[in-house]
This record gives sequence, structure tokens and C-alpha cells, in this order.
Amino acid sequence: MSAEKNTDDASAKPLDFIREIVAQDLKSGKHDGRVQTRFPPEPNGYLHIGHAKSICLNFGIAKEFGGRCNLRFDDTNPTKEETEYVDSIKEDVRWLGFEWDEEHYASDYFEQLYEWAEALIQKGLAYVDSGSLDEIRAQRGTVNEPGTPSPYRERSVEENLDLFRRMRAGEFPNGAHVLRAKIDMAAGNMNLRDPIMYRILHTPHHRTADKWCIYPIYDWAHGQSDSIEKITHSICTLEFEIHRPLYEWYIEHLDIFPSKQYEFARLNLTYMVMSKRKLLELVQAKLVEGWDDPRMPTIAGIRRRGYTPESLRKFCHTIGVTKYPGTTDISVLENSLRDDLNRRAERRMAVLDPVKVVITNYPEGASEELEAVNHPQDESFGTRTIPFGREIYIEREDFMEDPPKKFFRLSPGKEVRMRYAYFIKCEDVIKNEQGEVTEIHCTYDPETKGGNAPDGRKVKATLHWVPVAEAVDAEVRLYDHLFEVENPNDVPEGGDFKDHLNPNSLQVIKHAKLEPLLSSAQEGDRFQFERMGYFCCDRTSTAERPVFNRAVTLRDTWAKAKKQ
RNA sequence: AGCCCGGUGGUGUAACGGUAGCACAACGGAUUUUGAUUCCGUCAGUUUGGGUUCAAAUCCCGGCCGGGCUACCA
Repeated sequence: MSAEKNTDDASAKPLDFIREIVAQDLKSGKHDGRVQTRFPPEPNGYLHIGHAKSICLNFGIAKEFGGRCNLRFDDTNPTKEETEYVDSIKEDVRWLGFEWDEEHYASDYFEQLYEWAEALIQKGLAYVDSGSLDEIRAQRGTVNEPGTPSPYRERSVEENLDLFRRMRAGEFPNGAHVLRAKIDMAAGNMNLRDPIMYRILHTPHHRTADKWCIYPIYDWAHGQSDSIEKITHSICTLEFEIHRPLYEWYIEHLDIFPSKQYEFARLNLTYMVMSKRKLLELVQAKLVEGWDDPRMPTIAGIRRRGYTPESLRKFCHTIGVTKYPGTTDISVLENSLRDDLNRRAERRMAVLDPVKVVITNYPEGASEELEAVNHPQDESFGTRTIPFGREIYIEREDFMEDPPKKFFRLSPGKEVRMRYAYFIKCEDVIKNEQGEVTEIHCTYDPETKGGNAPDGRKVKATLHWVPVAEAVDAEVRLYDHLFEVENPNDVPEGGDFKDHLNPNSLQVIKHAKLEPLLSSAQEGDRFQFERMGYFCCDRTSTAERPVFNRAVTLRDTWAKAKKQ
């Protein structure tokens, strides 16, 4: 079943500061008008919505300016990286709607990087340091005090070369030596205090297996990888800003293609954590179902939740790109989904918390098929029929025996409309011993079939319903924010971000009642359950027992009014 | 603390020396067979103090506030 229509739109907007730079470079003829970007994830976790921002930026720029964008895995640390992550990253990028021009791995450049390292040694710009981790750390100084030179800093080119080659050959254990760039131990920028280029790591790599036992550090690998791929605009997040002088130092002293680095503010969302480390922690502690738990900000989670790629791209477009490290309200994200799904999702009826209504003047054993439109604003979605009979379910919260003034749903003596069906009037309420309503007895007006009264009388409310006889029993999962405070990272002394986890972030409804057509829903199908929200068919769903995730609620001014 | 970066309504952004605009949120109203959608309206902002200028959100200097940096992670 096709539950959606494509409504991707890219409205024009003023250029952000990075696109402005690209436009200027293009205008000035830099790089012969070539634009080359790259998205460089480390395969040590799943991509999250912050990465989506970067993906939209990098791939978006390439697309808009007639350039190219590579996917490059920054896989220089074999202790953390796995093929599982490589696969998920590729899947997520594609799902978001982008295709890379070339696929690369920093590990493909290990040999070139090694040669360049020897070249730097030859120039006297790199040396092997045989100090311990602690010694090197101590020598680095602090932000206030300059560092002190390592006793190994003045080794001869020959000795450095010999040691470095033996490092590669595997003659030394982990930590015995490192290769360092010889820059400036007194630099105000700590990154320039003889940064480490290589460490010894006797760990097999997910791609190069046991070919290497020395691995390059990020700074030594990233800029050169950019340069090798002739990246014109190397876009990264703000925390790398302070690395830029080093990025440029390596490129300058190697005299290779001058890629330029530009930094933007990473995405922060209210009620969410975005660090890979913290997300990994949630997964490993089993505080969520996994990387694709629909409450997670991972692309896999967001996808399972029911977000569309279009809504995510629209969101990234909406939030813009700046250097101001602000926090975006989660409602902006939710709104971009509502906006998209409102136009694309077919409407269905589903009762989440059912209570039975018996229509006492409807003939016993009778039933009929009623026609319903699939989208109230778009006829092209067509219509469907829903069986109607003497017994139907309505939402428990749509009935109140003793309602307040502003409540205009069903209550004793009141008449409301059953959507696409009839006006019904509440005549009696049946309760059990605990005083819970078990049945509501109503009468219907046969003249109001389809939902309009020939005499022109009006009702204040229209309720959704599902026929008891044909209802499909289903599991429905309602999600709320994973954290109960706006900024879960803000924890008191000795506290932990996990202390802010929302205990009610998942509510499982075991026996929701769906209209019959919904039994044929496939994984990923999205619908609006009228008056309840947007729902997406989960991957655990079966024809016998459908499972739906609530992607986002509808805007609900009544719920808001109730609170006051 | 030192260095680097940043600061425009509640939030995210635009204005590139010349009318502070947009979106989300909030609030009010109209329409409505979803208390949805749609439409209309309201509230609300240049961190602060100096300087340059006919004119400053924009340029300069100082303060204040926020973020980043002190990994053999990326």
C-alpha cells in the first residue's frame, strides 16, 4: 500500500557563511571552479541527527554548486572501529537521500602517510620520542605554561629514521615510542606543541588487518586525506577550529594540495544528548532497545520512529549553519515531521484506549460499509470503506460522565458525530463494581449517515471510532522525550546524565484497536491516526499482530487547555 | 587562568555602513466531519560601555556572558 506522496521541496534561502565562501571561491576562479567536499565519519558508532546536519551541508553544497562529495571513513583507530558501523553509516547516508561520488578510507592512505612521515623526518621536522605517555604529557605544559622540550627532540635524522622503520616493523611494544612533529613547545595553541603523529598499536584493523602496528593520529591523517582527495572545502565542527593551524602546518610542510578547513557549530537539541560516547553508553547499559530505538537521536532510531528523509533535510535546512553553538528546540524537529506527514500520510482510525459503545437502536446483526476519505485536503489520495455496526470502540478519554464546561466530546445526553458515520447521542452509562465505565449506550440518527444532519443541526465534536467486530488488535508504542530535562548534560557534582532519563519515555499499549485496512500495513508505512498523531509501522510488525510506533503527536490545543 | 571562537525576540536564523525581516514557540481570532490542517492577527530582539560616521546589529577599543582547547580519541 502506498501511504505517502512525495512532497520534497527546497525553498530558497540566503546563503549561510560556508556557502558564501564556496560561492566566492567559485566566483574568483579558485581551484578552476571545482568544488569538492567530503563527509568523514569515524566508523565507531551510529550516525545521529547531528551528522545529518553535516551530511546535508557537505552533500548539499556539492549538489548546489555542481561539485562532488566523497564519503570517507576516518578509520585511524582500530581499537574503536568496526565494519558494522561502516555498513550502518552507508545505509543512513543513502536513506537520507544522498549518494557519494567516491568512497574512501583513511586507511587506504596509510602507505602514503607513512612516506610523508619519513619525508618530514628527513627534513628534520619530525622525531621519534621514546618517553612514556606520562612524561610526554608532563612535558606538554599547560594552557598557562609553555611545554619543555623532550630529551629525544634532537635525535639525528638517521636515528629517527631507523627507529621509525623499526616501529613500523613491529619491533616495539605499544607505547614504547611515538613519532612527533617538531613544531613549537611554547606555542599558545597546545596542538602545536610537538603533536603526536603515530602511536604503536598492535591491534588488527577492520580493513588492513595486521598489516600495520603503527597508526596515524587524527591530525596527521585528516588533512592529508583531504589533500589526497583534492578536497576544496573541508567542513567540520567547531571543536576542530583550534586544530586548523596544525592542519595547515602539515599541508604546508608537505607541500601538497591546499585543502582548507571551515568550522560550523554542531547541532544540539533540547531533551537530548548527542555525543556518541553517551549514546553508546545508553545502548550498552540497555537503557534503550539498541541503536535504532525510536527514542534515540540516531538516524536509525529516527527512521524507525517514522521520520521521513524529507523532514530531516527540511529540518537541517531550517536550523541553518553558523558558528554560534546554540541549542535547537526539539519542537522544531517535531514540527518538520508534522509538516511533512500532514501532506503525505493517509488518514486512518485507531482507538488506543478503547471503551465500547453500543448503539441500541441499530439493528442487531446488521452492518454496513461507510466511505472515508484518505486525506481531507487532497482528493488524489482516494477513499476507502470502513465497516460500521451496532458496537464500536471509541477513545476512553473522549467520554466524560461529568464533563467540565469546555469539554464538547461525548457525555450523557450529548450528541456527537462519529467520523464518516452518524450522529450518536449518549443515553446511558454502564459501569463495573469499581466504578469504571465498561459500556456506553447510545442511539444514532439514521438520517445523519455520512455525518451530516438534514435538518442542519450541528455537533461540537467529531470522534474517531473502530467497529468492534472487525477491529484489528495491535500493539502501539507511544514515545516521549528520552530525557526529562531540557539539558541532560547539565548534571550536579557526582551526577550523571542518565539520572535525567525520562522513566515514561516509552508507553506500550498492548491492545489498541485499528480499523481493518491497517492489518496490511508494511514496515515503514506511515499514517495519521486521526486525532491521535502520526504512526509508523514497526519492523517487528506482523499481519497477525501489527505494531505501530508513534512518530509524533498532533498539535493538541485541547490538551494544553486542560492543563490550565 | 592563558589562548581561540562566538553573542540579533523564548528558540533557531536574516539584514554584508542606510526601513531590524523570517521560521518555530506562545497568545488571540476565522474556517473546519480530526480541539488537526489552513488563514488572519498579537506579543517580543541587536549583551554592555565608549569611539569612528550624516548614519552602526554591522567598523574600532574595553567590559560582561557563552563555547572550545590542556587524549598515544576523532
